[in-house]
Amino acid sequence: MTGVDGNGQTTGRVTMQQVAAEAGVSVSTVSKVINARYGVAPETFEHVTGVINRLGYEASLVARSLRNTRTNVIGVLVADFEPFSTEVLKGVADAIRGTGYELVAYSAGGRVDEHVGWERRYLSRVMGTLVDGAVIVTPTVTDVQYDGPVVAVDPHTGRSSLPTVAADNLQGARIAVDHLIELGHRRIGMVTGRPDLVSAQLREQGYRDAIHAAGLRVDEDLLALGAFDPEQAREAARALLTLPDPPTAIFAANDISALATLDVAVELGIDVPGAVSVVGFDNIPESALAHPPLTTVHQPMRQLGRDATAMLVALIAGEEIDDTHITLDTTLVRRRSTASLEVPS
Amino acid sequence: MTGVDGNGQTTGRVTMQQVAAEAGVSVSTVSKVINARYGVAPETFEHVTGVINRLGYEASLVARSLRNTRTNVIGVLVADFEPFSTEVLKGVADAIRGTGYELVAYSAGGRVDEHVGWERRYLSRVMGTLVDGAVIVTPTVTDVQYDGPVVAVDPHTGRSSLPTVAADNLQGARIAVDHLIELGHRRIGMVTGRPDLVSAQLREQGYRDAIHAAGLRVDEDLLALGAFDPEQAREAARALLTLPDPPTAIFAANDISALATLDVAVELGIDVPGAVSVVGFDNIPESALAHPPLTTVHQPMRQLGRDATAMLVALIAGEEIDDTHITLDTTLVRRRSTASLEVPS
DNA sequence: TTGCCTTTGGAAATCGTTATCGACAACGAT
DNA sequence: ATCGTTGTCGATAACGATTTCCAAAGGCAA
Repeated sequence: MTGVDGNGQTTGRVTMQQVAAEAGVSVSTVSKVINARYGVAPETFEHVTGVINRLGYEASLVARSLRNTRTNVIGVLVADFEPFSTEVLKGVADAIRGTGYELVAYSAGGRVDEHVGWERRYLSRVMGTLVDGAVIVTPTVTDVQYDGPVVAVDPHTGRSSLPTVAADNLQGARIAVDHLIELGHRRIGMVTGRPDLVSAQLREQGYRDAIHAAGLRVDEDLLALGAFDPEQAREAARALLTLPDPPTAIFAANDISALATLDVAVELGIDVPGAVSVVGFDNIPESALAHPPLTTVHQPMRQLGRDATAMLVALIAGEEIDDTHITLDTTLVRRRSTASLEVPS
Repeated sequence: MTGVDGNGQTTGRVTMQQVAAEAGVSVSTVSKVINARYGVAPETFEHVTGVINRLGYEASLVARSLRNTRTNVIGVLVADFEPFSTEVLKGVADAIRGTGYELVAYSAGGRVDEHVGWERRYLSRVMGTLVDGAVIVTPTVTDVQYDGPVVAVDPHTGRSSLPTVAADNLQGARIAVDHLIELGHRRIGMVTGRPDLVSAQLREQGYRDAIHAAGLRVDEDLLALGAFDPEQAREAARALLTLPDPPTAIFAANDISALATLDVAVELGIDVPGAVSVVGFDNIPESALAHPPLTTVHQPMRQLGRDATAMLVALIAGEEIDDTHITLDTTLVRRRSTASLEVPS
């Protein structure tokens, strides 16, 4: 697997041992050269540097991490690489540029559901050895206790014990429903999210607040449980749309649910936005490509990643943070799944 | 930084030492419990398992990697997390689900340009220790030699020495320009890419092939160097659009260049697609959100990632691969930046 | 030539984990 | 009563790199 060809070009992994042997010095000398330590003769330095370049050697991240406390690597821990976490990842990459840190994104890939507390185990796997600090995306449990430098980007849970960066779910739901009210809608249904997640609770609360603020009252029959699940959301949408007096607009707790609602509308032959307007939440990429393109609430995912990283870097540097719970505003993206209410003749 | 609270809940990193101490056994015993090795009394097993769960211990990826040859981790090495590599990453995540592998994406974050051969150094850092195999996205050099399990997803270079998965640039450029010809265009300009990249050469070749196949001849004045760079692409587009007899359609070597072209058209007061049609290449997310939405050639990025991963897993398993150079077809995404040529009155 | 200091390179310990192997107790069999 | 066997468990040596400490070599002055 590992060898050296005629030009000294290696194929395969190169260790410090090999560099030392090739250069005719000890490993410690090679280490000193790499880390620019005092105590190496200029010509030895030159010679060893040459060998290192020729072999294309670079210190193993693993071995170095194990020995040193600092690794200059920041970790992003995700349950899976879906749209939300990927966008956050890009934001982290943005923020890391020029800081001298490297970036490692880690995912156990689907084996998550086995243990609810995946975040704690992930942290145990990488913190202190592979990475200096970590950004956890979308944790499932709220009671994570960890006193290393860790920041959560957390769309779902409430104020956890960890430093957190999240979008304002309450405000987002408000502007979504306000938008529908402005368009003249009065019977506004909602496909709700997973009741155990704070994000879903807040989005429902925002919905209720907006209705009340408009001087209307909430009709509990117009709330159907979608649970952030495509199948269940379809059922919920179907229930709402087949009501004797169906709503003229539906606010879905996330885009997945909203897209399911669009699907059901097509099935039932109901025109969107002609007969019913639909608003989503999240602004995942697919929402722009839907038919019709989905009006939705945009979460500033990249910015969440950037802010979380800035906070994390500060934490690693040992700085004191005044506010460890940042909330960012959402914005409404108006596309073509919402329209003014046609006044019935 | 690390401690144990009243409930035995640790805050901070947990090592095997701590588990051993807490359980009153040796580290070797803990190791045996974790790896389900023979030679542990049932009640000891039970007891240690309890302590492990209570402390939320999980073995350090780094230390384990260092000791073992196999890590069950696959690495994705990227220069940066931009749209292309992120989509490929999602594909890798797709393919990895259910294989038992974990996924680590690694980026040195912008410090790349310092050394052109970043891929070789990345490999040296992680291969053999942190990961069992790697997918390299967008390598810059063609002569990477490495005999471990490594697959390149490579939109830019030609047939390299590494196993490679790439989109068919020639075919993609053909269908883009064929589309313009079908719409009636005859004077078709091109904003070309970086001449040193094989992808750019192939896209230009596809352009020339399409023109010739239609029985037309290539007007060299209608080719302008965009170099895959936003600024330079703007200049190129400006040059083409301010020609005395400007082209009625422009094929840009990538979406970045196409978006720059749209920009310039707006500046010059030229209507797209009324006065000039524009086609891009890549189908990056931004292209769908442009004004007008960009007609472009879609690279199946996720599929590239999936295929690369499938090949990598086979390589790690030691299987023989017949064809180590896979080429995937591209498809045309028709949006609203292209239209039929208005016949001049 | 001797003694001392400076320069330079090497040996050893360490990080957290795993595999190997040896220690030791309990027990049954002779 | 002694021996061998089985079952448990712990001590130890790696993995690759870094760092601390120490020894060897060379230079210089006396």
